[in-house]
Amino acid sequence: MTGSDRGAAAGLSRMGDRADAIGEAIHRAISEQRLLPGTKLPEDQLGAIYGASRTLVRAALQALARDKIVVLARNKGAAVASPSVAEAQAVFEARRLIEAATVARAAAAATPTTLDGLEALVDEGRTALAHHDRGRAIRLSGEFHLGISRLAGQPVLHAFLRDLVSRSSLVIALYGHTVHSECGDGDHRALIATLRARDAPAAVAEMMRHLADIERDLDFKRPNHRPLALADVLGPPSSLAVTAA
Amino acid sequence: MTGSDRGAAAGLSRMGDRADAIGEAIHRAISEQRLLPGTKLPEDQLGAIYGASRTLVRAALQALARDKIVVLARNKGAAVASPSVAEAQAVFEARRLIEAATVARAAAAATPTTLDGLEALVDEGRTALAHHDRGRAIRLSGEFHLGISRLAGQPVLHAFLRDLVSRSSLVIALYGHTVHSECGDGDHRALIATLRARDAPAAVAEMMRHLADIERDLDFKRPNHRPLALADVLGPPSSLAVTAA
DNA sequence: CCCGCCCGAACTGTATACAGTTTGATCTTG
DNA sequence: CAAGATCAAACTGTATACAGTTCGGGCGGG
Repeated sequence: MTGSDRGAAAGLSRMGDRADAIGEAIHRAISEQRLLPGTKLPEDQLGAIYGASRTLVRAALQALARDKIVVLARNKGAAVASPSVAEAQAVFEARRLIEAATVARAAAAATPTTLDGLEALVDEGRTALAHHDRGRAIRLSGEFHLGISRLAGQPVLHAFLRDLVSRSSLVIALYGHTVHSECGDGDHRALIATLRARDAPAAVAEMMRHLADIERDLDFKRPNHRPLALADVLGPPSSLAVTAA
Repeated sequence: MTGSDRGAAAGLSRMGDRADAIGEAIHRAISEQRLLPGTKLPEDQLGAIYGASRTLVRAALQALARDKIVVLARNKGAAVASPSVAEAQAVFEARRLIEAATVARAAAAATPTTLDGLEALVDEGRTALAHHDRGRAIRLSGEFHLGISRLAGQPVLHAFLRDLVSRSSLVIALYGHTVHSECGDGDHRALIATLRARDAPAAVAEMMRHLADIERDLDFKRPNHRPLALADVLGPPSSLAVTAA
């Protein structure tokens, strides 16, 4: 189940860099909202989970901190980031700017084949929801947006959006009101339709509407201060866990 | 001379994190083109220069690698990045997108005081040029753009632009044709004029023209493959160097 | 009962040790 | 003389050791 290695995120986990693999695993756990904002991430425990020394865990955490999805407090260790309201709004504003550009280019560059790939992502998300795997659905929703930006053929903007999507995951975890925002696949299908029509202006409009919808579902008054999940929710994503065998 | 600690980059070097300080020093050396693309960066030597162990140097290099201004090859170490032609074009395209947004907002948000700060930056650049300190002038030119984006009050876009400006420095070092691109302060003064007039459309137009000018000065046919500078060009930026005393 | 002090457990910051890899130079051989 | 094998130096990958810091709990005094 968890092992369906989509090509999406596989690009980064360049085998050989164990620290990257650990960072990827934690990143995925955050993207799937198994690790919630505020959760403390002690180096020792992570090392035990992934069967690595603190050296590698530390490198992974520092990389995640650079992405702003983990915060590092001196002498106090790492924790999953809790974006402020201002930061949340800035993230979505940046998304509007960047995704307007990427979706427009995607409309020009898309082929039936690549669009089928996007559609498959949406289908997969629907399946995940049917299986009550909400975390996976959330992550796939993000990968849909990244898929579009990949079509745009602008690696720099794609990398930026990657950051923004990850951070959006935290924002939704903190301020998400209903489950509607990340789960309804109607918006995504409508977006694909505009891309199939190669109608760039319509695609941009649809994307802006979609992002506004997500943002509208946020409730900045009542942040979800859930009690913090334990760290042993990790491990499943890859076969990295210390196999005692 | 080098000690004029402008508020510009000081925000990052949060004292206490020695690795950040080292990264900052290397980053500055690259921004000032004292370290040219392709230069090898051995951990031991850097450690000796900054009086730190490989642990800290390594952390710094990994951070710089995330910013794409250093490349890390497994078992082969770090080197100053040499952006490809495609990457160079992508960087400038991203700059056009982001700086159009930031300069427009800056035009709305600028006050006479903040604009004086920008002007001071331009003046400082001119002074640096007069003192034949080309590296410093180049870095200040980048900080001018960052100053505008700071006015925009969008921290996310500002952070992105920070990346792009650093990478632009490498692009110019590799493909820069004349010295014109980064040094003529006329464009920057014209930009400030549009900001003073609070004329957002004119500011955007001026910025686009300016970026196009810089890009036009690049010669992608003849990359400057200078023979690689030695690493002991480092040290001056801060008092980090191992004071043998 | 409450407040402040002290101490120990848990954790991070950094250096260092050791193992594995790359690379280029030297030596050998056809 | 050229081409390939061999080996040593240089460097990176990772673990571990130790020092310093934070934080919460127990204890004594008011």
